[in-house]
Amino acid sequence: MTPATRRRARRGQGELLRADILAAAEQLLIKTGDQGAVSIRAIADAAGVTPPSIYLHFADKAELLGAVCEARFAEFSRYIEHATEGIDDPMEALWEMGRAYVRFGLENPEHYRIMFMTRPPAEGLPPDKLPGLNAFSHVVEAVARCMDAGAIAAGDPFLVGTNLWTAVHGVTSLLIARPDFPWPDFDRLMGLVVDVQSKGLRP
Amino acid sequence: MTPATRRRARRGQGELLRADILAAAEQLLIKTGDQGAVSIRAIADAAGVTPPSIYLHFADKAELLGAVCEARFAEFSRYIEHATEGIDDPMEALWEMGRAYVRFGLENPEHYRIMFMTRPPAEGLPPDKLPGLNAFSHVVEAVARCMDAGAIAAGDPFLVGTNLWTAVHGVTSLLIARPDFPWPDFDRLMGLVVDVQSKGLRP
DNA sequence: CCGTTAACTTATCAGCGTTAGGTTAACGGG
DNA sequence: CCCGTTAACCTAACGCTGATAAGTTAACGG
Repeated sequence: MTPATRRRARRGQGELLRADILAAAEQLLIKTGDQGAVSIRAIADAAGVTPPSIYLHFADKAELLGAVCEARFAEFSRYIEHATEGIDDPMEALWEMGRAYVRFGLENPEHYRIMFMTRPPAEGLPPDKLPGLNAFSHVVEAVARCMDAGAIAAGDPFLVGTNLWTAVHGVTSLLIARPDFPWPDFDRLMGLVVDVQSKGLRP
Repeated sequence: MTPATRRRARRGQGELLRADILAAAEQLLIKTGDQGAVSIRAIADAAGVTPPSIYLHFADKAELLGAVCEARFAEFSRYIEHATEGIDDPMEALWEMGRAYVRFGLENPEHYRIMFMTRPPAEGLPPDKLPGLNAFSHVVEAVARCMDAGAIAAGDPFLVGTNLWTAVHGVTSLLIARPDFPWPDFDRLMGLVVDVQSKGLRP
């Protein structure tokens, strides 16, 4: 981790602090597992710096959390891609993506919260630059492959992809937000969700 | 609404303030549409009282918001029940419940946020007293009726009900949390979601 | 009319995000 | 080697938040 006390960076190396702040914020979020505990002051402390220094690199807290998410979205995208490696059957690949999606959310609940369960940290940015849209395009492509293979009824891959997104997000976010609910066995539930989508999307 | 300045309640009528506080909090949440704007001070102001008075009736802010939600859950339950009134076909009734669920969420996004998208305001309470469990039991019963009618494959109504819940919640919560996403036409999406569930759950 | 006490207030605390303005140390040039 | 420049960072503070301790006021029974 970042040392508790920092030495002033060399001239021209001011950007180093930015990386340290991001790392500190990420670590704090993972360790405490509570978004409320990730305060500007706590982040500054963990980075061995005073609170105002953070504003040299981020306009406000929302932008900072947005930047943390951006990195997380990249990992999310890689995680999902990796889950389908070596799977030839397009339908099998699609379900594996779905399972990977849910798994990622449950393994990183506080990150998932920021990514998909709160209002976007940075609002009103160009719709083609939305974080996570990259990962989503993988889903749409996977859907298109399934359509080509005749495993899914022909139609709008984007629409079907959005439907699949809402399905996996529904499971993930409810499990995170309502842990006290008397949930049925996870594998049974996930199996049913996949099964319903599978049957429901068939030609 | 509550008057801006309150007269001290009669002896033994202290509970009157509790209702006024709840009403003020609810109104504030609806009017501003922003949970962050609903502060203890703002609520106290709207109720014509000073902030510490709130703590005579609620242990902390979480308990207050929890109480606001409880009332909202009751309305939610009524809203969904009302949507299926006069519909005989059990399958049709089930989909109407689903549509009502999503509609309620989109019409009351900030309430929906507190109800289903944040950690429960009051955590760790007995699993059979979870708010909203009443509304959920209606879904389970509706599923059971569909199974009896042979419209849905026989199985565990609770499991299927949970699956349906995740499905409608997925659409609702993502629409609320990610309004900037290039969403397909709402009716087309909702139609596909219902269609997939319908086909996927058939015997 | 008066004591009791429920109902409510004043004053204050620690912590939050954020800003204005000052300080310090790294470096190029003389 | 020292000096001015300026990037990098800090000190002090503001107005806000949720929350608490301790004081005040007004309703009521006797």
